[in-house]
Amino acid sequence: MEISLTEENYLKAIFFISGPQHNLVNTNAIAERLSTKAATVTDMLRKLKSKDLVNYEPYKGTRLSEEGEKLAVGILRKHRLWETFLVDKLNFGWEEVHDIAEQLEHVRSPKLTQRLAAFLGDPKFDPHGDPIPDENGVFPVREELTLDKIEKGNSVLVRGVKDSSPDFLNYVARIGIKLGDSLEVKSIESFDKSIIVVHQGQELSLSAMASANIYISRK
Amino acid sequence: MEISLTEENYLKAIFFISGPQHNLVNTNAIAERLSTKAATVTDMLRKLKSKDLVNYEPYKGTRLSEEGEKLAVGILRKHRLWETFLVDKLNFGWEEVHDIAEQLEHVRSPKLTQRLAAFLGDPKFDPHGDPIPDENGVFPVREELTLDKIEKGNSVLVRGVKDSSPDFLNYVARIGIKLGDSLEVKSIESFDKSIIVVHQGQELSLSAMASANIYISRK
DNA sequence: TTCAAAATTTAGGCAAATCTAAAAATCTTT
DNA sequence: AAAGATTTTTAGATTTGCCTAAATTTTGAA
Repeated sequence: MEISLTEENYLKAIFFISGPQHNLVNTNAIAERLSTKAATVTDMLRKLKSKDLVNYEPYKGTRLSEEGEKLAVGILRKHRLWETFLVDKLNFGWEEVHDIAEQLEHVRSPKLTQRLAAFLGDPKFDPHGDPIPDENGVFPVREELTLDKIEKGNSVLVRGVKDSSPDFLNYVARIGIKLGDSLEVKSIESFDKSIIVVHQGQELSLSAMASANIYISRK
Repeated sequence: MEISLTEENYLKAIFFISGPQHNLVNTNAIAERLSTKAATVTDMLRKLKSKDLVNYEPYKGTRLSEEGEKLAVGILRKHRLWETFLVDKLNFGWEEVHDIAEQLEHVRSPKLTQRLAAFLGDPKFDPHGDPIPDENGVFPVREELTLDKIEKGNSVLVRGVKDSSPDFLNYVARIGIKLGDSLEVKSIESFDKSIIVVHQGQELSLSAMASANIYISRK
């Protein structure tokens, strides 16, 4: 069965909105994520239902079918592999790769995906620290430890970001923090939980919100 | 101005049919190359003309405008860079990369193209030996010497193929000849101009047609 | 619980890219 | 140069993805 590029984007959107608990997804939420109109989404949901890629009940909501989820995860795998390629091999910054990967993720060739993964060393996490599902759609697990959980005086390694919005990625890139960087928690402000960390010899101040969105591991 | 993926494919088709002399191109020739119908091509030519990408006169023929040619060459550059990536980095055979590159060539990101080229060492020729235009659309020149021009007893290096049809690429791949391989012309049959070459210690017989389609350089 | 607000679907259209069938223009052949 | 063959365009539809406006269903607040 042929899946159009547009259909792929709908599946991906539903996958993300649905979240890890596979919640029912609202028509409006899909419309907003894809910057389109609710009426358009309704049309597409009927089509996806006819292809058995979603379970959609008018006025109730939408969920991916098993097949739909498999496709969505496959696209996600390609997206994250390409992001890894762009950062690791072509030296892009992790904040600039999303839009390019959005295009590359639609290239269809199972062999290409497999070879690309091998070329990259079968990475488990992408440059944002997000997990890359394997060829069977299985996600690697990761300790979800964030910087705000660390006590004063400890040193950690940056493993990823929880919030991968352009705003946050740009912020993190601007202050110079990269995957694998070492941070030492110098002090924690008890008033607002903001922290001072030492990064490459420089002291940086991070808000509680920022530190709660940086995944780290103890070293 | 927005150029659709379909429009890009038309520009590319016209570029190839037009050839190095920029000949006028027939509507039917485009239809055949793109496996579509003449009526469809007429519609598209009117659209491309309205965007000033072609000079099209009803019943007369079509030629790319300067702008149209620039776009076509840009796509060709991306195609050949991706083919090089697939062969050099992902270890694909040169006969299997065309369809994948056909998808990758449409990814839009000047920075990606530039970085990819740099990553590959700014190659001048792709795995089939075809020239890769630079960022300004300038093609590298190459001595167009083919294997059938070589006298008995000489050794040469394989530089590319003149005919890059799947049939020929598969044939060449099957007998094991790759870019950069060394060949020694052992004998030339005066009856049909077929030749015997030594390739990696093995003797191979090549028809006149085959040898006329293999680009080589003397060593 | 009732009724207005919010969410969703239906109805009717549009543009892009395609098709078939028929008409028109051009070319070729005697 | 006229007729027939070939090429190309026009006319009229179809499908996909999208839109606005109106109708319908659901939700939530008084």
